[in-house]
Amino acid sequence: MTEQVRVRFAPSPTGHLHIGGARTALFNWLYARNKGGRFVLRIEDTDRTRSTDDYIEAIIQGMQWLSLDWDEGPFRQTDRFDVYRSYVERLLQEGKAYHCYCSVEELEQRRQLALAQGKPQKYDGRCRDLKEPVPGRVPVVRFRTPQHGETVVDDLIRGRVIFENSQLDDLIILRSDNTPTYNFTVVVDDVDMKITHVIRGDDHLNNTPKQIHIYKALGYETPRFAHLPMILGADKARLSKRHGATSVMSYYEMGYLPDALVNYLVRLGWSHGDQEIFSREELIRYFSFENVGNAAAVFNPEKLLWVNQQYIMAASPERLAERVIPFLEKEKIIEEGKELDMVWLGRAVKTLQERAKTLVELAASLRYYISDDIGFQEKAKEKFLTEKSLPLLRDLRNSLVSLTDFSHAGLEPVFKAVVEAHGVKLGALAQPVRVAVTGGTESPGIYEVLEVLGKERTLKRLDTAISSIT
RNA sequence: GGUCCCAUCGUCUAGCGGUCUAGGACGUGGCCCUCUCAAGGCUAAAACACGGGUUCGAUUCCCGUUGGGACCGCCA
Repeated sequence: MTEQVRVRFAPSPTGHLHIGGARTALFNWLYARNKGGRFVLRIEDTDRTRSTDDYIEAIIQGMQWLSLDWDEGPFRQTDRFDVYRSYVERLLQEGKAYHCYCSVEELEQRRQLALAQGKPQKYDGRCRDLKEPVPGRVPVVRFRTPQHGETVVDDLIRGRVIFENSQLDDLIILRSDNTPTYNFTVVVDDVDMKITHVIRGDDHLNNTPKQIHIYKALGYETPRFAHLPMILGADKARLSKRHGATSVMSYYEMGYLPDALVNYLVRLGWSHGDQEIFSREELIRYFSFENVGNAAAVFNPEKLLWVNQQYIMAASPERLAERVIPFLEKEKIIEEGKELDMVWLGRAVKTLQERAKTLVELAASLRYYISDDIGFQEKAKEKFLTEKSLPLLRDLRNSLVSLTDFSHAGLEPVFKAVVEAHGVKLGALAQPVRVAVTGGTESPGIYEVLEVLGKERTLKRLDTAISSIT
């Protein structure tokens, strides 16, 4: 009987859900689903000055968009302050923690001095064995970190990482305003919530030995740790705002599909042979820490774009049609809330989906199908709506009038006949028609476009084009 | 500065001692297909950071150098 896997994603609501956080959440989620375990969402909002409810909402929205569903929570640490304080009290009584009366300014001063002298920046432990309170000072509580021996982190991804205890300092676990700090709450919560695997970013590896000592002081077993490699920007520095979009929801706005983002993110650090595109089911089935790499990965927007295109091409036209609606509204191609023939829109999308890398592009390319006010591109008109193409267009128009089967199959022979009669190649007719009906020189196959447009609108546009020449 | 982590094409990666004249993908160039644009097919250029070991044999194991990164907060 193996214990049930319990993992958690523990963001602090001091910003939106960003790419790095999403990747961490994803790997936790994947591991939980792979093991049939539980995924807990915990909001680490102990920093009351920077945490906001809006960001909690934003993080939840981001996770929902990515379909990373959690089984328990969201729990908020601010709801649990009493729990933390009772644990602090316990450590205090057992002599495993102590009051420190050093002021923020003093600490900062010593840090600067240590930096200038090239010494390790570490709390010097001067309040460790204080017998009496210092009058006029409100103390913090520090954890008494063992100063001898070593601490081993047995990491699922890194392997054995050994830290000298003498390098670790006595961290503050309770602030002077009586609120607990991260390194303490994270341990208490992971214990209380029975977390079996702590999966988080590499940036926490150095915190891990400190936390292990807290587990021990509290008398609990440590969970398993798995530290994921970081995601870097193109300049190899930690991904941040200056690398462009880092908020997950900004990818929604740019027209990315959530499954595509997930697929791209999972390949940053994880692999399964040469496979690039995975369904959720495959991801869950294949996921393992054995295939997680150690090296940090550079976020590459171009590949993400390609992955997105793969998902758009593979998506069902009906589903895409629904997803593109908000973008059509945003681009003012349709009025907000206006009813649209979704079956027809699906057919239109089908002709365009292998040409769009994002929903934004898809929406833009849908314009000439939906709006009759197309307007000819200057260069396109100049090159293709000419005296030379006029007889072709006229002939086609006249042949089309009597055509009843306005489909690819019905249209093709008509085009062929006109082209043959004039002794020209198909392009000599197709391009002028393309400009006439779309306003530009790029579009799906001309028969597909006309079929979606329908006979009436096609003829109207041909007339407009013809009269624009003469 | 101290501690820790990392190191295969520009980027994401495969490789878990011989199968490597190092594979795939993105991007880039060329060709094909073609009514345009895409998609697709073919193709080209492109990497084991360096130096020592270990071994019959190292991209693969060990050590060092170099180079990146993270952490060192009464932030998380």
